[in-house]
Amino acid sequence: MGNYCVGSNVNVLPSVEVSQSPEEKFREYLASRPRAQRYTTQQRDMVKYIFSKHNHFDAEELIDEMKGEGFQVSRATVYRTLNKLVDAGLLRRINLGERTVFEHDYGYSQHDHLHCEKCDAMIEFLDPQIEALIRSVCSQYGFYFTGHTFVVRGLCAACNRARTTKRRLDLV
Amino acid sequence: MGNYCVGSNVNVLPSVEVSQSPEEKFREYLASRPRAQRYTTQQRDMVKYIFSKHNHFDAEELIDEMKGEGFQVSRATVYRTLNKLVDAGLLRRINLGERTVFEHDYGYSQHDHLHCEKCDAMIEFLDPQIEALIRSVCSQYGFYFTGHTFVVRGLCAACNRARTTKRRLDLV
DNA sequence: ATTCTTGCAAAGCCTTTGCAACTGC
DNA sequence: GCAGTTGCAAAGGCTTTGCAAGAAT
Repeated sequence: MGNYCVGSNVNVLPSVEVSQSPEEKFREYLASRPRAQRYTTQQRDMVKYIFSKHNHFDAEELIDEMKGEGFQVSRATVYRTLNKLVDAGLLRRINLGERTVFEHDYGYSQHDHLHCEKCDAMIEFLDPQIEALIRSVCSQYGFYFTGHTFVVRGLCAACNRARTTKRRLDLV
Repeated sequence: MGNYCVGSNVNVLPSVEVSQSPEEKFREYLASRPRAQRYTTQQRDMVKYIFSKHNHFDAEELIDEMKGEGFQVSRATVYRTLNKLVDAGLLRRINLGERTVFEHDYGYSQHDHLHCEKCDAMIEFLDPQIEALIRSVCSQYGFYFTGHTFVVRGLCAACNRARTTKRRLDLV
């Protein structure tokens, strides 16, 4: 069947070729649980919907959008399924302090974020030094490393331009 | 009066010499507000208490501990004061996903954290490369940088030892 | 048929807020 | 005495959960 390459991707970073679709990967996860869990319509809709886009979203946004597109989703089930998807390694949870957002984990390269505090944009970036840095620090402290969160806060180029322009005008 | 060096410090990283005590710095902040704010008994107690220790704490812990030591504190005021302390640059807020903790910002060096997900320990580390790395990424994206969060998750040396030992025993 | 999932509404957790009494300046 | 602070209890977000009805295998 060949490899599956995740969704239409408007983002800058490279997708990673993976041998299973997100749906397949999720089914496998469900089947592998101590007591097999079931793959339901609502879960299938969510996986398809989430992996058809490539953006950062929070639970409430997802609920609104999916309802807007005619899907039948309930708040409780969305929260339950998002937790499973994180657990299954399909999604990653990013804590922004104000909001908690999700992004694709499966089929997408490791990366970190610049978060604009004005317009809420998330710019993904890749820096090969970070992993080496983490490894080095962890070995120094005998720390067994399982993951990391690295978010740089500030203003994206557009918002910063707006701000400095406004400031100049204020001075006139 | 000479310089003030912040509290008894059980931590590894160097304190930074600062010319004002946390209390003085906070008063200055309060006075500098658009409409001058007041320095009250409860706020004074909190600042003294917080800067007499050097640990990571959340709001509820602080309330319990201070009550335990006979201070009169109310939940609402603690939350209000913590916000002011963050705003004043005395404390930094760290979002751990599960918990939000605070640590000294004023009088203490910039650093990042290893967070043990088992015992909740926070190990502070200093890496001189991180700032350069942030600057370089930001300039690449025209991003105006105001702060960052970098938390490495995993198991501290002790918890990891416990885990691997247990595993070995399980195999017997 | 059995066992898991769903959906609702209720509860939980952490944090903020409205308001009357109080207090710092 | 004025303006800001406190404390209570209530409300606010977001997320989880108990339970009866429904769906997947």
